[in-house]
Amino acid sequence: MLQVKDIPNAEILQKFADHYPQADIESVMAFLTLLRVGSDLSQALNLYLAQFELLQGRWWVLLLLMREDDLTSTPSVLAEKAGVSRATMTGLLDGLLREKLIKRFHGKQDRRQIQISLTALGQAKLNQVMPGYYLRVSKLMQILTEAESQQLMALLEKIHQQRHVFENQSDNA
Amino acid sequence: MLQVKDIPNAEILQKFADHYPQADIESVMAFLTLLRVGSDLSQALNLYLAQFELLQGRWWVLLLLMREDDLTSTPSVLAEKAGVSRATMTGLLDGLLREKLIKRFHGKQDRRQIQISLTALGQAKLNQVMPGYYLRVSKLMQILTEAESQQLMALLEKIHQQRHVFENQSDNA
DNA sequence: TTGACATAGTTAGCTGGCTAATTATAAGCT
DNA sequence: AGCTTATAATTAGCCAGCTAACTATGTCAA
Repeated sequence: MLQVKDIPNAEILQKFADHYPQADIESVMAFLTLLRVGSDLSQALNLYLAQFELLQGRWWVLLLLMREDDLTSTPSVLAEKAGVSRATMTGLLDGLLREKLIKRFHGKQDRRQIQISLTALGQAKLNQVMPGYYLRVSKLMQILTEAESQQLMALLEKIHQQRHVFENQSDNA
Repeated sequence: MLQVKDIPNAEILQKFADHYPQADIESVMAFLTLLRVGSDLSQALNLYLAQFELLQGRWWVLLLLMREDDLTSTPSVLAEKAGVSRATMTGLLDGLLREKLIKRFHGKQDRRQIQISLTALGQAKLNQVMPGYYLRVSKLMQILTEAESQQLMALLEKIHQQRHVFENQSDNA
């Protein structure tokens, strides 16, 4: 994803506003800030996980499995919960299987389905990663008071509910 | 990037808190919400750009070029401003060159450097894309009052300044 | 001046996203 | 039973990120 290291300053935005008078500089700044903070945090998380030879995609799959009472799920359910295509999930599971963090086997009922289970090694990997993860997230968010944290979430949710405005149609405004 | 479609609910977080007592559920929820909103907006932007056969990486390069008075820069400067490696920039420029949205030529001075310029076609592409982009960003942020918008940015900046906590060391806390 | 180091860009090979097509199996109709 | 349609997973091939290694060129100091 775009890293947006170099958010335009007011001068540059003004130049663009000359070309594109519909630009609302305040909105653009806030939007780009949100994208940048999100991508920077995501990258920071990736760097942390990389110490354990994990990346976000694979780590998230292990977490999804750990949520299950029997530590088991199927590729298509995992794909949906992780928000990736089934093809992508196939690739993630291949990698996890190579490292023996999961195992796959056929279920009894539907012979199209494959069952995916967290192995003891996979659980051990999570036990290595998670305490440091929680510690870092706590430290990160400690900069906000509880009230600020809840307000942030409320503001983010509001924007999130508006994301459909990017979904084409209605250029007529 | 991870899509985080399925943020854990309180029940699941409690289960994890049993395993990992250092977990601060409030912090984790806020952190994951931030990541999710960022990635969803990024994806929404990508979908909008895809209508014009652009993606964020290439679109951002065109914008960086348009900022320059002579519409010209070099691959390494563009890479730094876009926050990607020079290798990645080479690939992005290859794609833009294929579509004739930019042109490349050698400068006089340093024969290692290559100059990259926005072409008329590239400018025309931006003129297609930008009005709708600004319109959508405005609509997105209209959900917030001006005060809320500024508060959001302030909260995001605070968190952003704390992102170093993911940079390893200091597990001792 | 020439040897060492630095810098600009590319290439190769990896990861992890995607869509579209393919294979196998299941389910439902007639 | 046999068709059609739907679903589960994989494969192939694309894009865009990365690091490491390489080529070419520039810089600087002995």
